[in-house]
Amino acid sequence: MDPIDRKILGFLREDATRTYADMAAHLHLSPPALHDRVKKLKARGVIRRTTVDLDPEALDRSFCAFVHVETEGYAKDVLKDVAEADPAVEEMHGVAGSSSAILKVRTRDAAGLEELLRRLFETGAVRRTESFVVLRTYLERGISP
Amino acid sequence: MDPIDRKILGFLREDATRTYADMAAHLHLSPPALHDRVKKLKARGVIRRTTVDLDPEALDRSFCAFVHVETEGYAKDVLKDVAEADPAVEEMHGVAGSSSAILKVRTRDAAGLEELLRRLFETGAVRRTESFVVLRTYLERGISP
DNA sequence: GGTGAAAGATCCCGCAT
DNA sequence: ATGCGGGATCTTTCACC
Repeated sequence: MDPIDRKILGFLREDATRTYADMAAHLHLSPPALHDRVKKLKARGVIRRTTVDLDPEALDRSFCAFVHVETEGYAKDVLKDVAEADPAVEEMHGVAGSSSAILKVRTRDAAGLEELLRRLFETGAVRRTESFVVLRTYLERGISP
Repeated sequence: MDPIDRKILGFLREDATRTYADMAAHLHLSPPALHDRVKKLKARGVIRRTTVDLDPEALDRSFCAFVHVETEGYAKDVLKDVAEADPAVEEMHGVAGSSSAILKVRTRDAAGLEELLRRLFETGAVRRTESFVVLRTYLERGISP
């Protein structure tokens, strides 16, 4: 992981369709040398996968919220099952603090969120939830190398 | 946005390095027809960009937390400046509820989080913060088509 | 939306530093 | 161990039906 690798990761995060030849030129490297580095970064798991960023509005998921969940005892497993089964749930983190878990959720509208809350309570494992509805997203970039 | 487009988006989210020929075969389409659809999805902004998922540990960002920020009055702009300037901040959302904003943060360790909190308070715009340290991430997938 | 072909990128291998 | 040059192979991306 030298500075050149960092720059490569930066390039790929910005636009993973860039050609190796193009990036190599910017880094004063030959295309095969760059290709070699990328291959190693993938093999070492630094690069997990290449994917696409999608527009939530176009997919009918304009509504975004963070849901704090407090469970009865340790009930992460049942929580995870519900979260995983629902495509509206993008993230689930177990956290320290007053909540047991934080969910990041994207639904069509507020009714979609209520649907999810109903399913959460139906498990019997949830004591209470607190939802923070996103009014505006100011920043949403991934990890920066 | 027909069912075929949805499937294309699903394929690309899983692995954007798949060849058009491969995906086309799975969808009983010719490569150019598929290429055309992808081009249109990009032009319409449904596909925002192609990028890579990186391993936080490899980038020395093993520590993750959600920070709720309560400001003096409406101070989103100054908050955004601090958030944007700090590569540790991945997301910033203005929310309804007891907090004014939620930040998703990735740092090397707890000390890195405290650094950020110091910078936030130094703006003079922050009344209080509440940080939820992530103990374990159970789910972290992007949006699902 | 399909076909065929040209332009271009990937990604080997062998060699050198 | 890492980088370079050449070249085979495969993909993308035309123009045309």
